[in-house]
Amino acid sequence: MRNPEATKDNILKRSAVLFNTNGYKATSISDITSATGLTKGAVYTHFVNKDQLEIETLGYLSTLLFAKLKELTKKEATAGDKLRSIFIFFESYITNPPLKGGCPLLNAAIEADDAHVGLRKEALKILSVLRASVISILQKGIEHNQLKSDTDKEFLATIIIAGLEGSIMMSKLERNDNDIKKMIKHLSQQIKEIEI
Amino acid sequence: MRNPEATKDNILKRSAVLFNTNGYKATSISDITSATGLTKGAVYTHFVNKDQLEIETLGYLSTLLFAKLKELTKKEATAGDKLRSIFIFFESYITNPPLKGGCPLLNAAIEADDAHVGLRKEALKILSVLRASVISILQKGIEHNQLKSDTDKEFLATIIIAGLEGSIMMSKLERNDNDIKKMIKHLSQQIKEIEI
DNA sequence: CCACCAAAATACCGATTGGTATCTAAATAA
DNA sequence: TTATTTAGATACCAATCGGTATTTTGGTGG
Repeated sequence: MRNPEATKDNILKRSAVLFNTNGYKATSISDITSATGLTKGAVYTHFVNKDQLEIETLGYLSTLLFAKLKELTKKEATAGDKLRSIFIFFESYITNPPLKGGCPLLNAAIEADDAHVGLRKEALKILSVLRASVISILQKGIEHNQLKSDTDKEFLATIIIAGLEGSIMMSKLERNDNDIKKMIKHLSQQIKEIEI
Repeated sequence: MRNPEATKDNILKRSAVLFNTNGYKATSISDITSATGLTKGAVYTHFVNKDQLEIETLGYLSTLLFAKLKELTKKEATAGDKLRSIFIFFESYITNPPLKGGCPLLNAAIEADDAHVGLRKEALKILSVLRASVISILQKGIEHNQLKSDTDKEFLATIIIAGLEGSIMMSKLERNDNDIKKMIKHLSQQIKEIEI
């Protein structure tokens, strides 16, 4: 019945929900033990301390989300469609959340300060990968003559990511999807303008 | 030497910095007493509990920021210039922060969940006022024939606020002003398109 | 000058925090 | 079967948490 790998995975899975919904600082080890049915002994055999658990949990969340994102985008043929599928994915954070608590990048980025070096570094990594993914889609879109060749990829990537994250914050606060929908409409317009 | 009003103001001022930089949950009453040089007795004569202190502090922050925003916008003559002065104001959060820790709305919105009803309500109020301010500027711009009459005010207000907040998150995380500058450039283009 | 009141200080509370030392028991290798 | 290893449970730790009861002290009205 013993399965250390499964135990660690279970801790990560439960911690992911707790950290992402209630915050990292606000979630205690006790919260995690009662959520998993395990004890502190179990938690601390798999993670040296809470900081490390936070970092690994955020890493776990990001691999999960990027896998989902990859799955969605590779189904689409053109750069425009790939980007629009990303928009839909972000909209689902509000309408039908794939993960309670909203976007892990946004949550971690706001909570991570100088006192949480590891968490901030992990958040930076996520932003970096997300940015690279968007830029890559744009680049391939240009190469395949789906997008105008003078498209400023870095610029557009920032507009897209910032717009999505900002409107997720607003929609989560307002508890409706008005803002995220408006943003997606706006971003779709931006994409349309560079599509050939 | 005794001045209760000044004492309360001092508590609010110091708490504002601590809450906004380190987070609400992460800031303890002890942090506040050592920052103010006061004792718990002093804090709890002015605030019934920590929740109330958090709420009043966020309120204090918002009045401070809206005063600054009002001062900046009323100096400008046209709607376009008023909006651009708001952009510059948000950029200053990164380049020359008027307040450590970034945007109080963003920070509070992310941290406030179902467990922090009061804080969430206060954050909602801030978003509502900010949104109304932007819409009002757009409306007056239309009335004075500075902006196209078919401008979708609510739509544009969302794009502006979400864009600014999202890019602040990114720039704070990256610790440079690349993203906020790109976003301001983008938003300025959007304004230009509706200016007559 | 004194009495009164409220502001602030002090000292304390139980509960919870992250973390650890120790013990138990389950899987594995010999 | 037995010895070894290690995942996980248990019990505990000092420190800190938010909060309160009580005391001291400073300002003010009579």
